[in-house]
Amino acid sequence: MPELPDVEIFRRTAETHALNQAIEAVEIDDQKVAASSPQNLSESLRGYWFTEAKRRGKYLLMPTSGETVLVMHFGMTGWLEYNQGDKPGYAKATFNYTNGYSLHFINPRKLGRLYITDDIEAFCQYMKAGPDALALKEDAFMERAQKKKGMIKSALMDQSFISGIGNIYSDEICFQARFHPKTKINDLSEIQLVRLFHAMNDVLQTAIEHHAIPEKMPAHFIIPRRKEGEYCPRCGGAIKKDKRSGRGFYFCPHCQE
DNA sequence: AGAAATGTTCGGCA
DNA sequence: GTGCCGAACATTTC
Repeated sequence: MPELPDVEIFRRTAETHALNQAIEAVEIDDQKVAASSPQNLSESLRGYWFTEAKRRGKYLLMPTSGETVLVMHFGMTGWLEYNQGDKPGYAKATFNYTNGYSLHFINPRKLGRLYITDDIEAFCQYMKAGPDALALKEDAFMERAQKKKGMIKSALMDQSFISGIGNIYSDEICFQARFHPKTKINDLSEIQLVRLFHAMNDVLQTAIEHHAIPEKMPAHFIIPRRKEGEYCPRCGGAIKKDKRSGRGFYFCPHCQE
């Protein structure tokens, strides 16, 4: 679930509901998700409030009225919930507000992490997070892409190259740009790289407009057809599945060169 | 029952 | 150093 568009939706949830009200208590229900110790998380946040909800790639960054920033990464499965009352299932951390509401970090597979930092730039550097896929301008993208080697799909998923794109959206970007995922990025002409850049932006923006819900994606997207036996929305041909480093990916062998 | 699933990291190899 | 693979992590779902 959580690639850039998903995290952007979580960011908006946090921005709408979870800013500018004091955090009364922090509950950590699973030590595993606390990359910073529970004590550190609690001490850094209790009594303060979140002032902003930012995003860089798949990281959700929540600066506080104190000296620190809470950083969330959702791993393979996770999301945010803001509610009053019962704690949702799989809530691994909960931030309780003085108004009786809570922000829950939901993470069924425990692959997500919570960090505390006092310097976002230093944190991103340490985590090797490259420029955000939606913040990157065309000329900066071109400069980076012209030095990059390997498969297009791998490049898009390389968080140090561009951050925010994962397995599902890299498939969609390749499909919309009409490149085979395994095409070498260094074989692309300048014009083709520009095409890739625009596909990347279109796909991510469109996904956000549709709240990152796969079933709600436009009819020309391949995302709702990531299944064996499905057909290409462009040519009607059979969608093919292949593997790369043990991960499945989907494409149309007819439409993608 | 077994495999695959949206992410990251690490060891090993070319 | 780069790129690629498989395995590992934990749990759910098909």
